[in-house]
Amino acid sequence: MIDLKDLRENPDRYKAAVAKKRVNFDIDAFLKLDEEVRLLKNETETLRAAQNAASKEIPKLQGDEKQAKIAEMKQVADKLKASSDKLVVSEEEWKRLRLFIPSIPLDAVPEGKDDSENVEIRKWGEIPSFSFTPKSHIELGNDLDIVDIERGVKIAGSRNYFLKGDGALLQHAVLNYTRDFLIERGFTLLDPPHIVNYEAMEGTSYFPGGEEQAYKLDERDNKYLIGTSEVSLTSYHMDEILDASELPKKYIGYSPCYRREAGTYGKDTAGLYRIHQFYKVEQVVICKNDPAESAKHHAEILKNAEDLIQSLNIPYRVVDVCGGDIGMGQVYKNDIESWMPSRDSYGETHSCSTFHDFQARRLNLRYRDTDGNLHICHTLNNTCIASPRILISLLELNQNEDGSVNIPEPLQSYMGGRTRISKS
RNA sequence: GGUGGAAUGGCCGAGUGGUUGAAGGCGCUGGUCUUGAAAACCAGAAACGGGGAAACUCGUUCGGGGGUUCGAAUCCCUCUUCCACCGCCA
Repeated sequence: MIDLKDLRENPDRYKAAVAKKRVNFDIDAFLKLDEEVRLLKNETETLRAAQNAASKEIPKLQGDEKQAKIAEMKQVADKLKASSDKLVVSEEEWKRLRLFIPSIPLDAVPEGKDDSENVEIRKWGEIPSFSFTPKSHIELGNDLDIVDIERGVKIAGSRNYFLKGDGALLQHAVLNYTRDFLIERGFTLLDPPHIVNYEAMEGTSYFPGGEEQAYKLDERDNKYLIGTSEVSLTSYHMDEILDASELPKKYIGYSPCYRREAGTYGKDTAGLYRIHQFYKVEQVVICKNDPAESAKHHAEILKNAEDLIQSLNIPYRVVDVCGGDIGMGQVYKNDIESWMPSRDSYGETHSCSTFHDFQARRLNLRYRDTDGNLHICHTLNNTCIASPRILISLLELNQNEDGSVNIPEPLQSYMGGRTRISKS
């Protein structure tokens, strides 16, 4: 959610944001409604002030005088009811609409309509060339009997899978390695709820708007499966007032993630790329309300992810996500795309977002500064590893001509010291 | 699932229809005292929104929503959450 005062003072900046993010929102119409709501509010409040004054006066009055005043106030109460009924209707729409006003992207966010116009800002690693015909992760998974997509689909429908034996072990190796990597860098591990209420989804700005992508429990529970532990971690301090001295808060979420992938029929149907359920080790930072501070942490969590995939020797590139591809709430976003030989291209594996106060304002997440004043926090998040998508790169890049796969050095201790996966 | 109890400010907690935005305590800020700190004492301070250049002013908020009333933290309905006990289950 944005600061409405800022919107009233700088409507043009928000119109520019709407244009840059390719969002469908009429700023002028909203401002008109905003004006209307404030007029109604004024009217209601004036009547209520009269009522409050009378309710101090009435107990002091006696007899006829008292009865006359009560009769008079009965009229006022009726007027107030009519006025506040009108206000409630307008205000409801006002509250609904303001959740759709996008934040203002930083100047660094490039113009562009969709992910095809994201801008590469750096590259790391050598794209490998194989002296033999490399297999895809699907073939490797089948041949080594470590990925079973067919049976996953049989029991759970499309975009589901089993990891089996060394495949499952490799996944937990890379996740646990990442977990320890971040703990080493001062993050606090949280094992979060995977099922959350509407407030957490709205507070992190997935709702309203993203309902189609989230699995919802049935009506009697009215809860949602998280698509990322960002939801749980960023909401962790919802409605709290933190002390400035506690900031920044740096958390790691280690959780499964569930996504409906509605509207992606026919896209990335093969293999482990686009699936309904995966694990993610996620970084979340809550910091002071200062763009420079946010920028510093953005660089830090981006670097953590880059350092990690460098340690796994996966070639990647970093892109500036363009206006049309960035979310409604984010003010700046980088994706890291890892090299995937079978796709003969980079595939998105990480997403690093700065929100400034957009989420924190919705979550009512504040801190008290040393001067005693309250401020709304800033929030950020970045993937550190998401699996099994990263297994595409890991399996395909480390394959040998004989069909075996080398286990990257940092993961070996997480797999009992073994150095390769081969057919048993 | 059943029965009972509860939800008040940063925290704890008093408050059962009118001057209660709310006693008291803790914590916080400033001051006195002290070489400094602690203790003690004095003083200050809720959040959110509207109007205003400002001083200031108006409104809202006692878990959420609805109702009764001229007037609700207080009475009624409803939902949510928490606690206790019982039942069931991992």
